[in-house]
Order: sequence, then C-alpha cells, then structure tokens
Amino acid sequence: MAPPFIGRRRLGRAFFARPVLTVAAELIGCVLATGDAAGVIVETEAYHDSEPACHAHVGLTARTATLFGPPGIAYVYRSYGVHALVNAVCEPEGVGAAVLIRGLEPVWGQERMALRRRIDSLTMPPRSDRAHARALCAGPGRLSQALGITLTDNGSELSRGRLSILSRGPGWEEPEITTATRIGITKAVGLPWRFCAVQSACVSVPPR
DNA sequence: CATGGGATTGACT
DNA sequence: GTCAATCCCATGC
Repeated sequence: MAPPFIGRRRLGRAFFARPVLTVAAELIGCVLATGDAAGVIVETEAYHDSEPACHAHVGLTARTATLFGPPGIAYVYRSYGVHALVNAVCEPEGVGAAVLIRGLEPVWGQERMALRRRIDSLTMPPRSDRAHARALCAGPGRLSQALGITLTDNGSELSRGRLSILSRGPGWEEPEITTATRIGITKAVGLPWRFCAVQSACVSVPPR
C-alpha cells in the first residue's frame, strides 16, 4: 500500500531557513515520514540559542554542532538516558535553533508502529482508536520509537534522506493552532513557544 | 577523569 | 499522585 502522501511535497532547506517560531507553527499539519511509517505533526516546540532551555545556549560543542549547522537537518538526541527526541534544525547556519516534534497523528504504517512500540492489539486491546493513536505517537519519545528513529539519524538531511517532512495536505491546509508554554524544562519556562493542533487526540499534554 | 542533570515514559501506590 | 530507568555530554577538578 502506498503511503497517503497525495497532495504533499517534501520540504526543502528554504522552509527551515526561516525564524524558528514561524517554522514551528507551520509544521503543524505537515507529515513526518520514514521509509515505512508516517504521521501528521500536531504538536511542536521551538528552541533558540538565545534562551537557556535550548541545548545550543551553551555554544558550539560536539553535541550542539548539529543545531548550529545548516537548516533542514535532523537533530536527534537522547533524553533521560532512554528516549530519542527528534528536532528539525532551523534558521541560517550559525544560529542554533530547532523545532522539537512532540506529537503525531498516525496516518501510515500503524502496524509497524505498534510492533516497534510493543503494543500487541491482541493482548492489549485499545480502549478506543483515540487511545491507540495516543499510545503510538503522543509524546516525543513515543513517536520516535514508533517511526524507528534513533540517534543514528542525527545530522541526516530531511530533504534527501530516509527521514522526511512533507508539506500540509488535504484536511490540514489551515489547521487551528493554539500556543502554550513548553513542557519538561526548568529554564525559560514562561515562553509560549509550544504549538498545538486544537482538538487533536495526539497532543501529548493538551493546553489548559 | 568524576560528577550531575535532563526537551520522558511506564509501572506502580 | 510518586518514582526509577539509563546514557550522553557539559562541566569542573
């Protein structure tokens, strides 16, 4: 079965070269895809080297080199020693900025997602489609595992590689978006730099 | 070279 | 509601 990417095109470097807040908002409704699974992006957060919650705030190091690199590259890092979190590097080369992808609505390859997430529909029947979609892809660690994204994807080109981001398509041309403060950080906690698709089941923590 | 802190999740009380 | 898992890497001695 062909992935349901009708009406969408792969985004190139120019899309990501813009201000990180603009990109974070416009990524809502786009599709994050690998070779065998994909989901519509419904939650993002922006990070920028000018504020202390961003890894790049410490300056150029081995870890942050990806963030300061050219736009349109994936920044994947390990969180809490356990999870791989996926970002899209933004702004011109030399600026450390990226958009963290925090929630997807699964649209292709759900069975492969469930296998990688170790969700067995026979022994663990979902209470609802909504609950199943959330278990697969609501949250940055979950969606990475569902799509099979690992640290080896760090630095890969979104315009050319196995990982890709596709433009908005049918039903998602103008999604209703709400902003909120970012999750799970201890610095710069007040910035409203989180973007959520209103009423999507797969937003990890719905705004109040 | 030793230490400490996470852009989280799932199991458990 | 609490809490441990687990590892990369920035920092400081």
